[in-house]
Amino acid sequence: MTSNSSNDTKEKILNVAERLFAENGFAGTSLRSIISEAEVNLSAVNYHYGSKEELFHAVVARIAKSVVKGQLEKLGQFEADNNNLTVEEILEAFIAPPLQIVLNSGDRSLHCARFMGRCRVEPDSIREIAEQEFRGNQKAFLDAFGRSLPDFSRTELAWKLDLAIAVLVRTLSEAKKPNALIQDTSPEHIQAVASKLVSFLASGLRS
Amino acid sequence: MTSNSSNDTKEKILNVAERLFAENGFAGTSLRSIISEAEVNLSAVNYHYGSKEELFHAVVARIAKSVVKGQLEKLGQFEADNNNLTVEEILEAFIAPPLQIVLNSGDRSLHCARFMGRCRVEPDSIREIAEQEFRGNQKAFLDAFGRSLPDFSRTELAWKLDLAIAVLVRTLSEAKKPNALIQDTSPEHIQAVASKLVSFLASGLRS
DNA sequence: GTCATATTCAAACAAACGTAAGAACTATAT
DNA sequence: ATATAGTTCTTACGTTTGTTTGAATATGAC
Repeated sequence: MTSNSSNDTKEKILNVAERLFAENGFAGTSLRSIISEAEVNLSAVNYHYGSKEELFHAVVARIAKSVVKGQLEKLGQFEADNNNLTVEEILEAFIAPPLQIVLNSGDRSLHCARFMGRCRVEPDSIREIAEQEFRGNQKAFLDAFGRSLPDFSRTELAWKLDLAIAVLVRTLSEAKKPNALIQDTSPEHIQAVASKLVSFLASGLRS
Repeated sequence: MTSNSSNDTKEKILNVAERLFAENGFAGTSLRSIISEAEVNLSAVNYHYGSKEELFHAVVARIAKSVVKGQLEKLGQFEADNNNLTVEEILEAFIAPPLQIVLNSGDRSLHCARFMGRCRVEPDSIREIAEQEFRGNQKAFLDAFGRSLPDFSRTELAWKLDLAIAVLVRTLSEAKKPNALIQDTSPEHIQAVASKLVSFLASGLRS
């Protein structure tokens, strides 16, 4: 079930789709460009995924599942150790997992990173597919920020969290470009990046 | 030359294109959807603008010109008053003009705002058109930050400025949505938003 | 080997795309 | 009124799009 030829083509499609969707967006990517790079037949997409939109959904789901899981686990970990979390700890739980997951994706890491950026800026109909998969972390982290910064309204925390995500996603999207913060994917570098982002955002959250 | 019927259709096209490009991106927007909403003939696009890409360029140019001009003027103003600018002043010069220009665009303000967000995430070939028009502010502001924060490398200031733009652009894109920072376009509200963004970013820039 | 099932393939579908050509119409100037 | 230039319209070209169909091939069970 994990290494027969059908799974090869199914996964090849998923990987190429991830890269092309990341580079050109949903509308800018044709199924023919995907199957051409994946070296599979055109019908394979509809056979394995049903439609272009469901293919997109599959790409989102693969990334979102592990990212959200990683974030919630890390948050839970911090909360188990200590009842009153600092803003820095919450940010760390939010930022470090996606950075590490993206890092550990090997060849896919860059496309994976940029795909996350794409998701937030697709037209509403497509974006909704993505937001739905990523939404699982929203409430928990807003609650955590609310406990840590009780003087701010829920609305203010919401837009601040949204801007924090914008910063995280932009950092991922620009990875390895000139002047970008992320320049390689070694664990030490990624940890340093996480720290810099936490510092960059922490005082903003408190402001 | 400013109010005959041909300029009406030319401008109607530009306005509708701005909105649809903002909502659906370059690839996701068809000329036929533009001319349909603008209630003009299909050929009018190629007659007045030459091609879809040049139409996009025209939309970019209209916004970018005034935004960059506003930013550079405000920066120059601050520098005339005072040789050693604070990070807050530089940020104010960077952030306030686009907010005010977008505010003063009347009906177009929201689409205008979201279009700016689109520009940064289009595929490279399209994005290049936009970056070229907006790039005019980059050097001046990097220099300003360099003087104000001499301990940071040019590279570090570059990605911090990039993240600041990400925050600004996200704020504009999300305007008037639930929980967004921008909730109306009154001058007082916009000034308050600018202040909040400056505070949010200032300590990050220094971190 | 035989059958059923799963997967790939070539071919075609209707629809939508950007662009172009030429006729029709409008406005301006002489 | 006539000629000229500017603008709009209809029509159509050649591609490309996502999806479907049915035949061909591979895979696994008995």
